[in-house]
Amino acid sequence: MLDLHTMNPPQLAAVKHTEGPLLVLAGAGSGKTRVITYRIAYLLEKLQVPAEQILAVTFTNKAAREMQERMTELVGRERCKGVILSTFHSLGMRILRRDIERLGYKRNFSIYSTSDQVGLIRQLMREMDDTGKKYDAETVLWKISGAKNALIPPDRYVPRPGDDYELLAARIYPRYQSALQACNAVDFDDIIMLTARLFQEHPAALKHWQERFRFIMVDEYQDTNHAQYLLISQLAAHHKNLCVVGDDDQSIYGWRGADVEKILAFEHDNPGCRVIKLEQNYRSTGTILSAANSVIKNNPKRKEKTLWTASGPGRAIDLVVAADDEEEATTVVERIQVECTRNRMEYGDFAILYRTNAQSRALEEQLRFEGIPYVLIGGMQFYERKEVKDTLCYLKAIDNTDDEQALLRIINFPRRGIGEGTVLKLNQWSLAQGIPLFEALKRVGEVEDIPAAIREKVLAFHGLVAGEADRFRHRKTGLAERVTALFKRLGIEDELYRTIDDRAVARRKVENVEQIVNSLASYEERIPAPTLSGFLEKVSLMDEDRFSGKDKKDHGQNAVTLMSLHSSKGLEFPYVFLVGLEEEILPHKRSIYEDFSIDEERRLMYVGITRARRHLTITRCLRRKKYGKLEERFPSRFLEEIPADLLNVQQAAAATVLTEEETEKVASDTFARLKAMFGE
DNA sequence: CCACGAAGTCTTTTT
DNA sequence: GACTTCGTGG
Repeated sequence: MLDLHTMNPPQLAAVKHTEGPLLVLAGAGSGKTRVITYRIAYLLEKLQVPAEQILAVTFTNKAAREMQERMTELVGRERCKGVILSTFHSLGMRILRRDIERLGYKRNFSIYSTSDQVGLIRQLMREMDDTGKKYDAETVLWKISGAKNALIPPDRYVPRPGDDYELLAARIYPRYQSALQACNAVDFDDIIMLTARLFQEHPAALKHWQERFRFIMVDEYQDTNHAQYLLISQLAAHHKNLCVVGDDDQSIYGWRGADVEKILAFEHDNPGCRVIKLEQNYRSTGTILSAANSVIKNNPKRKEKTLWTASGPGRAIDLVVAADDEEEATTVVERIQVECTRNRMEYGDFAILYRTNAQSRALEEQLRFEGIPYVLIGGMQFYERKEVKDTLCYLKAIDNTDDEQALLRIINFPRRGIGEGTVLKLNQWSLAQGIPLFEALKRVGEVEDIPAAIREKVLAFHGLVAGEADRFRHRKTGLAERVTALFKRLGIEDELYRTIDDRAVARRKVENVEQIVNSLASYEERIPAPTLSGFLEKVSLMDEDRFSGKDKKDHGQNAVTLMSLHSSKGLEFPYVFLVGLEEEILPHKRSIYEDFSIDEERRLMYVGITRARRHLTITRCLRRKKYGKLEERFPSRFLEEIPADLLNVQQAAAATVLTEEETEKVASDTFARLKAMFGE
């Protein structure tokens, strides 16, 4: 049963204010997620609101998952069934899946990943080809993405006169957008932009969702960009029961077009809006909180908040200075073991947070070396691997034969003798004829300058994909089985062993390919009406944990969590290690020399500090390996912003002093773990 | 067309 | 250091 007595007065007010707009300004650790989940529970249980009328939106999958868990805990699985709790992008997909045909796309549209986007832009740049200088496709993509986030359509993009990239983007953007549509594909930004456009152009579609969602909540509202803002405003315009929760001090997605102004202007934009501030912190010790406050107060332009806690000061913050990144990793891992032993903590109580994903490597190695279980969040290394992308592209091409990027990736994988020259000719011909690439493959006989032998191969490839596409269209069950058979027929495994000389590496890659089939099988088991499109959508949105089935085991209490500061937002851990507190890492190089966004870096630091409940350890190195060689490093400017009396500074070598007994215990635990892992 | 090796490039952060 | 892109020779 829902117990509201555990809430403080402002929290309770936020839970009970269900009618009309509500802005909750919630400092770090003030029970923001709790307010949202209790609010949902209150709507369900006290007000008897049907579950499907409730919508809660978050930014990351991680946050969505966390909230789902907490909600389930609170009201039970049955009760909250039907509540839509998703990221902006899954929400957009849900809406587009129903109505995208109104925008001129086919129902089986694909989602283009960043690498597909870059590939397409490169292709377009090559086709235009009148630029003597070589431009970076990613920068062009960046500009286009910025425009999409601001809801600027291709024909209304206005470049800044002096900016070469914006001038280029102005020419590419329209072509890019029509190329995407020709491929029957949307990119990540389109998912939001097209949804907003759908609502603008098709009032009936908007009406359907407006009426359905009587209560809408948005978490981390400070990270909303213009497109997301408009999307939510449109959805909420009918019932006007919109509750947004956020903290301007935790705005860390400015680089992605997030606009803090949105939260600051919310009150003004929504007449009759109620504002509630949550200022009591329930998460951290007094020491951690003062450190966080001292750091963030160096930012100009912020809404003054007075966070306070009723708990005591707790332990001092450790600042460990390591000789290099290897020693940093060893020390962190050692200390995790010590804390586990001394305070009877579990591995799941620890998180290691860093600014860039690349920093995870040394830490991973060390954890593996010691046999400590860990989960690496984000980084999304798996789906970025070449063999994974190649094989997934088979599924993508079969699912949507208009998907040119997918076709191009697999046309010669495994090697079938269709080289670059042939592909170029096919591409040009399809362009000249104004027909899709896939059709050009079938009509390869009409293309000049292609030897007969190769024409045969192209035809065979077309037949293969067309045949599979047909089979998958008609068969809705046994997807994984079919895919296994297909991969076998293609000889993917053999190809990997043949082209990679290092046996172990090849083996790993084969396993990765198998892993894809496994996730497909697991997806098929869990989802009521599984489709190839559905699977690919989940993969594209990195929504994997929802169906991988391994979350209970690894995710749970016994693994150390490794993740970037960005993905850590909204989470908390008893023990937090904040590593790499050096100039050019935090704050990041780019923000120092290029973007002037030191404030955002400071907010990132603030987010990191406030993840910790009981104890925080900060580390930095004197030297760090970069591009393979050691480089001298300097302490982060943010370290000076923490009052010295909160810090306990140590050299790494001396940081862990154990009693003899403890040393022995740690050693024997490690031994036991390794034995369990590798057998005798 | 493809295999191999050399040279060049890169590392924010997420969906 | 890892990964892509480029150039050479079969």
